[in-house]
Amino acid sequence: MHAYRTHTCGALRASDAGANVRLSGWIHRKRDHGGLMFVDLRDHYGLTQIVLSPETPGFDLIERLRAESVIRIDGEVVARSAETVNANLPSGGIEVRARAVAVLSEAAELPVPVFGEPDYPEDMRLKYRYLDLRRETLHKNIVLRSQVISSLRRRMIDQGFTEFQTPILTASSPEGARDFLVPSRLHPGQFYALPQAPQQFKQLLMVSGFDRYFQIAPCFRDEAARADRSPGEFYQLDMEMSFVTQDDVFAAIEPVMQGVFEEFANGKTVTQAPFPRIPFREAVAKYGSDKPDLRNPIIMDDVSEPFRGSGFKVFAGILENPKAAIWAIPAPGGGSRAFCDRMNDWAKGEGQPGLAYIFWREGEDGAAGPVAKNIGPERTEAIRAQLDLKVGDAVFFAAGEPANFYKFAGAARTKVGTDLGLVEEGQFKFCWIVDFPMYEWNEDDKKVDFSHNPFSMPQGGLEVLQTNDPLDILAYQYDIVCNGIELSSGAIRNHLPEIMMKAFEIAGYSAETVEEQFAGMLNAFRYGAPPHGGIAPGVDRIVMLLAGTSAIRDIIAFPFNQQAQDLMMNAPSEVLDKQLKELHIRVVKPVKI
RNA sequence: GCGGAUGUAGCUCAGUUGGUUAGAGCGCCGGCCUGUCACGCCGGAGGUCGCGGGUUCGAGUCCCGUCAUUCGCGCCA
Repeated sequence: MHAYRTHTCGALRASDAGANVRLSGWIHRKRDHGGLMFVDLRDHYGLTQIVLSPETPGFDLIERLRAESVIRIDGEVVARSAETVNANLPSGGIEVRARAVAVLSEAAELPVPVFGEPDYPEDMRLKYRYLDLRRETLHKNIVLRSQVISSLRRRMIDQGFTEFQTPILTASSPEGARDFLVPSRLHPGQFYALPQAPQQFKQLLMVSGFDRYFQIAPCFRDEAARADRSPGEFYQLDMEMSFVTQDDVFAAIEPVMQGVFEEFANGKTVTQAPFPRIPFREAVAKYGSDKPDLRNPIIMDDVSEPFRGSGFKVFAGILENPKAAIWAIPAPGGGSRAFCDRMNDWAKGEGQPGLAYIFWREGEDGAAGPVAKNIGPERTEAIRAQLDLKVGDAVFFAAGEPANFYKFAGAARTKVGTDLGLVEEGQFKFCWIVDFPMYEWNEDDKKVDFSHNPFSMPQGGLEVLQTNDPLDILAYQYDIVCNGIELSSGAIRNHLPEIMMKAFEIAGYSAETVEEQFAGMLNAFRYGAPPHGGIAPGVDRIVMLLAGTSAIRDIIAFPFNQQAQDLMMNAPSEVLDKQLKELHIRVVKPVKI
């Protein structure tokens, strides 16, 4: 007989009755009746009930063990009588009558319980992560993560992509986030950087002629955490393709996304490819966001005209600024004083002066609310007709320069949709956001910046860069969004040095700087580079969506806390002076005042 | 870096207007219990109320500071 087990704790069924088996696992739960004891034995695969009587050798041994101790049981599989079957347990039709037991590892008193799924503090969960990971939900999420990654990999390979590894120790890049640096022992004063993404490497692989690259790529960024964003490190399904247009990239990744979501959707519906494409400017105007949650049916609209020169002096005054506009956020079913007041209070909590509204309620001729009275029935009716609103509905207004208020308008749209229960659950709704602007105005530095990826190809190429207002230039730059979560950015890359130099020049980079900082890639492009493009969907966010959680730590086995510390391994930590000396490093700690 | 929330037993939490010796459930320890599956019953141990200061006759409760955790903003090409 095997040293530890003939079956797992999830394997036995009524058809195994009579078999002599050996099981090993954790004591999940113990019900000690004195003259009879039940033990729920747990392993990765499930639970099996063990029955021990005082005559069983080792009965008293098990009796004094705490939960989570590890034991081995030899015994006979017995079908349960009809009254004692446990329908909640896959193995509930049987139990194992123990004949012999062995204690493999005794558990000390637990700092946190494993049984049940109560919330307990994050620092405890992280410090005792191995206990937390035994709990059913988290355990399942980590398994799901593995299955999702495996499915992504299979789907990419099936489409003819080749998996590569790219360096973890690489060069610091001046773009984007803060780098994690690794000091060089052999080169005093010099540092490697951990890659923020394998961006340049994957483009170089295209120049090398590999045609279709992918990698489940670790990425490192020294930036602050969010609930849905791990500090430090995360994974992307990084991919790149040669001789492609934007349409080709979409056609390659859509079936992967649709497929993996359908595989693990658990009954939720998934947008069928091709996914809707929404130009960036349209997304901002309709949804107040470049990552709209399309489960929310509310679509905003511009209602500047009915307010122009109206009796509502605040808005009429705002509209004298030619850049200003009034946007409407329709609220179907929100037509009550209570709801409109609640939204108004919420807006004040968001730092807004308030939230103007009109609503239409039963048994009342015309609209209610101070705005309707100020602008009069004709303009009110024009707004109602434009937005196709009915009795029982409301509409909220955001006013000013759209660049300044669109995020607030988007938040109001989300709030209205959520509070009125309009968001359709049970769905994964995908869309592409396309036609991102190449550049944006940086008000702090009074200069033009790249708005997204400096390596993306401007729509219209060199000619457009030379002639157009930079702020009007669009890029072959796209995001894929699911349920309001940005899964990834991607782009058709700029593979022509001449255009790249011009693009960087517009953002204020000298030719020397570009030559120096992107030497590897720029040189490569001078020896025959294929047009190419790609995308890199975030694996962690995909798993979060599929696991139905909004917390990044629920889908990572050993995550950092919000301060980017590993409380279990004590990382980061100080190192020996000897190590610092070898690395030619001296630590200068910040002075505390 | 900034703002909000939270901090009471090993864990989850209650604790009234500032008023006697700070409670409950789970867990833990001891005892009883032959059909439980959140087993049940009896008993017990366990507290720097995050920390420091202040107001007060009196502070878990009010005030100030600070630390920790967390959520958000900035940040994340």
